[in-house]
Amino acid sequence: MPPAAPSPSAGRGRRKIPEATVARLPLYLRSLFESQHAGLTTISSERLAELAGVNAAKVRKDLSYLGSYGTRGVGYDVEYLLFQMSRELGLTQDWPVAIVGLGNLGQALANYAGFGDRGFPIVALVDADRRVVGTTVHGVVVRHVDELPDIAAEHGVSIGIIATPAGAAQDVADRLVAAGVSSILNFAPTVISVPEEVSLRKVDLAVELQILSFYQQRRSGGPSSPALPDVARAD
Amino acid sequence: MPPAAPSPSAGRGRRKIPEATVARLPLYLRSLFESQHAGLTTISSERLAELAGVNAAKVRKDLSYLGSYGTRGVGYDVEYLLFQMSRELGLTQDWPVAIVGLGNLGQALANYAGFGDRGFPIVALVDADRRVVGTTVHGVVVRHVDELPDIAAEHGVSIGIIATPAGAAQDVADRLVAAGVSSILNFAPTVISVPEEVSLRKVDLAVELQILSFYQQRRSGGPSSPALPDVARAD
DNA sequence: CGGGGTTCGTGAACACGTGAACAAGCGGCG
DNA sequence: CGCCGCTTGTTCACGTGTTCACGAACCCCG
Repeated sequence: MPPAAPSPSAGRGRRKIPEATVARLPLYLRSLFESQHAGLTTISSERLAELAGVNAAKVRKDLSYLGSYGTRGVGYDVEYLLFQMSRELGLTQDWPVAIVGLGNLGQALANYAGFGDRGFPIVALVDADRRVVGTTVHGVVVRHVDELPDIAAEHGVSIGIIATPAGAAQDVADRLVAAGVSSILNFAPTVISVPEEVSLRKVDLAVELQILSFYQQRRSGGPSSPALPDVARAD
Repeated sequence: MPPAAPSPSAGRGRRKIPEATVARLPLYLRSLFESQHAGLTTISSERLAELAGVNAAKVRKDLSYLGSYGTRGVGYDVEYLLFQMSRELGLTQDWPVAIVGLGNLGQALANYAGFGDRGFPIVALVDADRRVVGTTVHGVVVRHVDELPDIAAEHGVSIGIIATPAGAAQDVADRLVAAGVSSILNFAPTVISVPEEVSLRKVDLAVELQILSFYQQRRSGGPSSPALPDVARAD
């Protein structure tokens, strides 16, 4: 397959943006908003890097994937860059969200106002427990998971958030996919699989804690170090 | 590769395990527990890979960092591997956790029983709001953030979870570090910085949603493309 | 209008992570 | 007791991501 050099910098022929870059764009976006609120009209890659907690060269390279929106000797125009980046991230439109599972976490997420700096309205809450179905959380009535296809079609749900116990997660994911949802954010502590054309991201509290545990434990002398009374944990 | 290298598997030597591998160890651990509960005594890299949702070669390579705990032609002994991995991850001891900020999310986290498959007891809850201080959540009395140094010392807090609004996060992080906490998990939607010797991980809901938004939006035709039904996406 | 200082954009080197392939080693069977 | 099939552990090639370094472009000032 000859690369055919598909118009690398044409305005329309979108370049492919590396995953790592995509994951940083929201950080830049947030930093730009803060800068805007602080009254700045332009910002250098160095300053933006500082705000986003990354390297300045990385910022420039990341932003260059979006296009040449900077001005040499000056920096980036905050408002213009905000606009371009919002557009690229798809934040110029709303993406309706459905939350499945209204336990502790699900309710907390439902109550989390200003969801993702707006743009992600929670249009549906779903649970499998008949005792929860019918109650109202954050102004939205909880419906039964069996109704997912109707609900998804009705509200044009784009993103599904799974906040169920681990055991139910795969089933819920399958139902979401079947209902036409093409982006899933999984909070359940288990691995789930979805078709290739569906985006899947996960947030796993237990995993995060265990990763921290690993490094913490390395600092205090490596595994199987008997019973060091955690005193004298100098640095 | 001379095995006589610097005591590669001595209790102290400790090879350096790549970050990407460390992040997967908890997944393997969970899969091993499931296999154990299902009654298996041995497991192949292939099966483990399937359960953890990764490549089999990757599993073998990851596990080889821990040591040669497999048996060729057979697989890995589930129980032994569980033990070794728990030890390496520091799960043979408890790591006391303090949660700072008891809004929606903080309360949900505090109520999240079986925290990280246990091993992470919540020993302290902290907030800056005097109206919240003194209340009880999940059996623990909320104390004021000013008391952090005492609380941390008293309970030997190892891990601090930040669940405050963005504006307070950096200040809280500084306080945690000053109180001797050396691992931090940040849920606040902002970038915070800590000294090099402190481990920091973040969970950012808004960022996750925006990443999903990016790919969702690419699928539906790319930025600012007016209403192009973008046929033929033959990448 | 030209020089100097500043900052972007990018090419190239480097580090890191991934995946395929294969030899080494183990258990089981005849 | 030796062969055969299976699975690990490791090597190697590749791709992705990061960082440095530097030319190009721009603004400001004299």
